[in-house]
Amino acid sequence: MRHRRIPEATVARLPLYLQALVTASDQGTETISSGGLARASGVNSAIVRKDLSHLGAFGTRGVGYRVDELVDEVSEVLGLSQDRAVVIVGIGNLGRALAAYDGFDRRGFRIVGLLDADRSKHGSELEGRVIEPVDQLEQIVRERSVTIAVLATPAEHAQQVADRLVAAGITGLLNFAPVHLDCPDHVSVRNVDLSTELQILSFYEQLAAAEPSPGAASTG
Amino acid sequence: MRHRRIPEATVARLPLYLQALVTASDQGTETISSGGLARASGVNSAIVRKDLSHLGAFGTRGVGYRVDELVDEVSEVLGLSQDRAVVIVGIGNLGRALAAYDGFDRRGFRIVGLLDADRSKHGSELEGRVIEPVDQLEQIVRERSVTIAVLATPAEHAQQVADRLVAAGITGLLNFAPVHLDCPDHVSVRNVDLSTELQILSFYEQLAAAEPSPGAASTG
DNA sequence: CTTTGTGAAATCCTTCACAGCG
DNA sequence: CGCTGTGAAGGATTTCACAAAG
Repeated sequence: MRHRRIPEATVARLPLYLQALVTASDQGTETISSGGLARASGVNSAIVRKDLSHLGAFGTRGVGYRVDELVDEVSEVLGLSQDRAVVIVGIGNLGRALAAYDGFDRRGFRIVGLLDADRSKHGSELEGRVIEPVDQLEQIVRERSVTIAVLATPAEHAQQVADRLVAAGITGLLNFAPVHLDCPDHVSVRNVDLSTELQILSFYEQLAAAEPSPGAASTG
Repeated sequence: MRHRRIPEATVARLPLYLQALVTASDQGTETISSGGLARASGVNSAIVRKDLSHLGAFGTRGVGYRVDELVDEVSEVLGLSQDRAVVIVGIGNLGRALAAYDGFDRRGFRIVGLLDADRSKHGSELEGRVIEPVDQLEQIVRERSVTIAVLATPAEHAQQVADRLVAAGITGLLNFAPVHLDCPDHVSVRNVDLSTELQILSFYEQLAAAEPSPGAASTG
């Protein structure tokens, strides 16, 4: 079943598989079965097989999948072979933590700009990069071929910054501000909201106070 | 259709509605239609109506929903009326940012402990709280009635810390470490992983390089 | 005339179960 | 034998569309 139209649910799981696969590879494991990968990723083994069949990865019956081969295959499908220029807008507590996060480079995401509206922050260094004025957003996005932006501004400015980013040509947006962003269809938006997650946990806590075991897991 | 068995997908959207509702309330809006709430939350209006019908909230036909009433109703269902004690384990860059995040208190999540394994951090202050040794995890969880833990440790320690938290009685876990945590069914786990989100964005970027508009949105 | 609440249809996702290959 | 790959069944979620209420 080679090729395209990979279901959204599958796409959301590929990064989890990749994590497990890289770990397995680091430990010297050469092959892994759908059951093994399933256990390591917290899903059902039939799902693993179906997901992998969507990308045409062929395992060996009676054996499993070659770890290295799968790492390559999944990376390829996720587009991790080419590297992508990323800007972070909003260098508060969270923005600072994100700038320091080493998971960016490790998978081909190159941070090429740290922008903030606060004049007093301009010019100061962070992780070897200078903080630049958000006024220059458009030039920076164009000149540095930025395709993905991380939004860590206060909620009240998020939409207008998003509009400018989109107008400047960004097509992927990772939004940490606790607001819904209205963006054109050609832009992919992923939202990460602490307070949303806590509230979901709260709901299941509340349930457990009466009934037996629920449980919940989410997009990483 | 009063009461229980609220679908998981609905639960995941309630915090979004709440956000939109609080914003509307702050602006003095008294009633809101399913369409209005849908636009503000980025979903379809039929979904809003079905979701709200699950919690038995009654709107007024021809008018919509009373904003204040809905805020109360949704908060109640999410269990936000009682406040919950939270610990953050792992006070690195991310942990520090989380400790400073003001969204915790605003909805009844009280941070009652900041724990780290690094001896040199113990005793230092952060946001008015002292950083304590992770060795005391069990006592802290029990004595301060902690039910939710935020895990911001390095990936390699996450599972063992999770095991200890669970053993100590935690039932909700917000995991920022990029690993799958194996926890008993009675514990709810939500994963937040930057690198996963970036990879999902990367996939859709890659698609757009050939075809027309996809798009993706996620649990906040 | 507007907007809710909801059955019924459509779509998407997961799980089962097994044929068939190595 | 063990394990993949996949049709078919089973669930869950979303969307449609409309009757009924204010």
